[in-house]
Amino acid sequence: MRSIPRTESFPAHTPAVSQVFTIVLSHGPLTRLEVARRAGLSAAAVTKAVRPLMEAGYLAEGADEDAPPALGRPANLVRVDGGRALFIGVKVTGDEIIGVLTDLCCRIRVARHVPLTDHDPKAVLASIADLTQELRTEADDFGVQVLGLGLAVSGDVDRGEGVVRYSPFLEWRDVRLAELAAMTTGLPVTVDNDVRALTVAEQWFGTGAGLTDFAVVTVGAGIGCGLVVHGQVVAGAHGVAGEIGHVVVDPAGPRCHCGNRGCVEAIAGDAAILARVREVIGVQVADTAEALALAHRGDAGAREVYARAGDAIGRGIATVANLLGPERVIISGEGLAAYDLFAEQIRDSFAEAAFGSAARCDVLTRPLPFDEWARGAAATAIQSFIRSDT
Amino acid sequence: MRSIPRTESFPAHTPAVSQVFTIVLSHGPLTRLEVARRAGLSAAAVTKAVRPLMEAGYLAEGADEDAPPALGRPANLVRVDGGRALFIGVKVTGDEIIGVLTDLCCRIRVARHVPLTDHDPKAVLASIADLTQELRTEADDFGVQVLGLGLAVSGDVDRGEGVVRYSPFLEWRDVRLAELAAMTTGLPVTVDNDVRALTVAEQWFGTGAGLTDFAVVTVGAGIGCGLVVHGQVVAGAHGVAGEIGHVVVDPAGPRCHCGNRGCVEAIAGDAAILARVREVIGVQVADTAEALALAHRGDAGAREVYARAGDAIGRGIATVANLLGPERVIISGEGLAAYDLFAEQIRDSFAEAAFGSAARCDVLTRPLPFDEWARGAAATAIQSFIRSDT
DNA sequence: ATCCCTTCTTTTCCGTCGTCAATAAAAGAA
DNA sequence: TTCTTTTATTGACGACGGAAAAGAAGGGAT
Repeated sequence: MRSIPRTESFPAHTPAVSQVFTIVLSHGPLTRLEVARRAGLSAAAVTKAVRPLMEAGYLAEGADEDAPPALGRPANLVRVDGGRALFIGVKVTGDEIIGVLTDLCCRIRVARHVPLTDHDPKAVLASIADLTQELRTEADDFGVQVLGLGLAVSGDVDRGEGVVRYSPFLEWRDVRLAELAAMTTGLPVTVDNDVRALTVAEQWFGTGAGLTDFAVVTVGAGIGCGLVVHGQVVAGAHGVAGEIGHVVVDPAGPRCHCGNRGCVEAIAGDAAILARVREVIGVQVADTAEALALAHRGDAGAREVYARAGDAIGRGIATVANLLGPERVIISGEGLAAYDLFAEQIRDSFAEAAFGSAARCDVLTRPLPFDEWARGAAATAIQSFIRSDT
Repeated sequence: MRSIPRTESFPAHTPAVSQVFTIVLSHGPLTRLEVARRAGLSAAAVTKAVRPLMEAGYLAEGADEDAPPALGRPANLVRVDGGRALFIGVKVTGDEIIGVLTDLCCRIRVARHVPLTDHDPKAVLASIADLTQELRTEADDFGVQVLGLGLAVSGDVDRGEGVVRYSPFLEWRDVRLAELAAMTTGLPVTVDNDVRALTVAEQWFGTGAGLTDFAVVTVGAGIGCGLVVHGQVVAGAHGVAGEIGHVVVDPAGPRCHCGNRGCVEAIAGDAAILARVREVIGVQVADTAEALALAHRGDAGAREVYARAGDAIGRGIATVANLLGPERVIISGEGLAAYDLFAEQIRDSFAEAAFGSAARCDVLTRPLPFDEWARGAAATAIQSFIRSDT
């Protein structure tokens, strides 16, 4: 990721500084002593680590808020000054580009999306550049600089090299996206797989904060999965990991575009559900929304299809739990609109197929706003920024 | 693991020392410069790290052997002096206890096994103590001290606490095995799950050396799986991980003792294969060996059963590969006696069910001598010893 | 033979990081 | 006011690892 651009860089002089900042970032305002405890450092080290970060404006002394009057010297909370820096996250899908402007705490300030018609890398790059420029103009209104750009693309992405190895939706192969985007925008660019980006957001700013082992499962057009093991996002030796969508749960099931039968995605993906509803009810069902409406109206056939999808997802999650024993599984994705239809079946099938203590893993759902994917991209940019000096 | 015993401890004063020793341990004799390169340290740091280890006798200057006469000062190879210390590894199964005496390089010096009749913790402990004592006597013949005892037990084991949470074969629940064994033997004791122990052996002394992401799959009475992700063995948040045996590959398959249908183990476990062969051929098939012989003799029915087992294993491995994208999968276990019957089917099914680049993962087999399980236990003891001072 | 060249190893010096222990600060309680 | 309690800071100190230069141990060239 030899980023040519010369922007401000993070004063992460030492490992302790990075560690302290990361802890404050993901665990809200904390006293220095508490930070020391969590980081396994001495209080002195925290004081020393905090100073340069406060001088640079990244950390601030927090308001005591509703401090229950305790004995002894009152604690001075340390928190991240979110407004200190802005980042842009962009998610590229087959038919649109979603961009968000976030602050250092990954809170969304502005969100935009533009349709995408041409999949040629040059055209996509131009769209990204336009959207980025637009968001940077917005940033100027806050009077704060944008310090990084994150791009999330589905498919096989090498984050370290900033290369999209293969993206089926865009029909890209070996596109050096980070380099190209850095050239046109002049920003440091991070490129990552979309599900992994979402997982990073969850790990640093969401429900996965503080956990060393968890999984994020996304339900929508495809079924994806991001994994965090030993506190790090799993990328796979060949750049592919978390392909829960192509775990086979029923060898007698419907054929999947990957060539196999009964993949989770071939049963619970949007297209699969729609196809199956049509098969059961008739071709007059126009789209996913209509299928959903049918099921909500109580149509037995449609409900059955959704239940089967829930079963497949539940089994898929159980497989992840059996293999990795995560602390938590976070289910998310656009498909959650139909969550009330899946929910029970997911839980039942998970409980049934999970082995022993693996079933103790806690499964929760998080609705996914449409711009959350882009926020994930921003999270990777923030991550890269913080680590840039390491 | 508050180990009461007072034995010699490893001089791992600094992280660099540990790292250097680990590298030399698993990558054979190396020049100091090569070690520096692999560890990301300076040559000076390696020299400094090596000195105390050589003074303590753990490292030695290696013979140049077949040094191809190169330019410049000839290299001084550094290697681990295996004979410097001995370790004992014990694997406890339902019906016997296998013990090995290994050196610091985890090479087996002596192997013993004794039958086990009584599953009561006290009785098992007594057997372990006897076997340990016997092996320590052997160790005296070498004039070297035994510095640690590793115990491998199947089931849910908490290595950190040294507790066997639940072992189905032994019918144990929450047995504080490390503590008990330390008391009776006076040695530092490490207790771990058997498959994880085998994985540690593979990671440090076997085909997994140097890899940061790989899986070990054991085929036998049960189907197990040890995972290494980000260079660490996966233990799971609740102590359970790698349960590939209970991944469902065919919901219409035979019922498994875990309550589900079509688990890998319910199709490819020894008992499952035997049951199925009987079903196909007749009850006169006495045991696994006979089933195997039948298949080897070319009986179509038996061969079919083995092929189906291979298919289940291949699909299971593909699931692991899809989720984690390991660099390599090592197939091992007693069941490998039948490997020629599985092999093709495993590979075919794996290739078919693996998604995208996940299929690039290299699948290899390693025959598993009967005392390899105990060697795994010894490996965990060595690991604990080396980290004891960290 | 002698000198040079190459490569591996060691030494010496030095900067940095984080801990320790002592001290300061900021309250409430006596 | 003074004491107690808890949090934060300071400064001395020690340890670790890097940089650079010197040393060591050959082979090859003249």
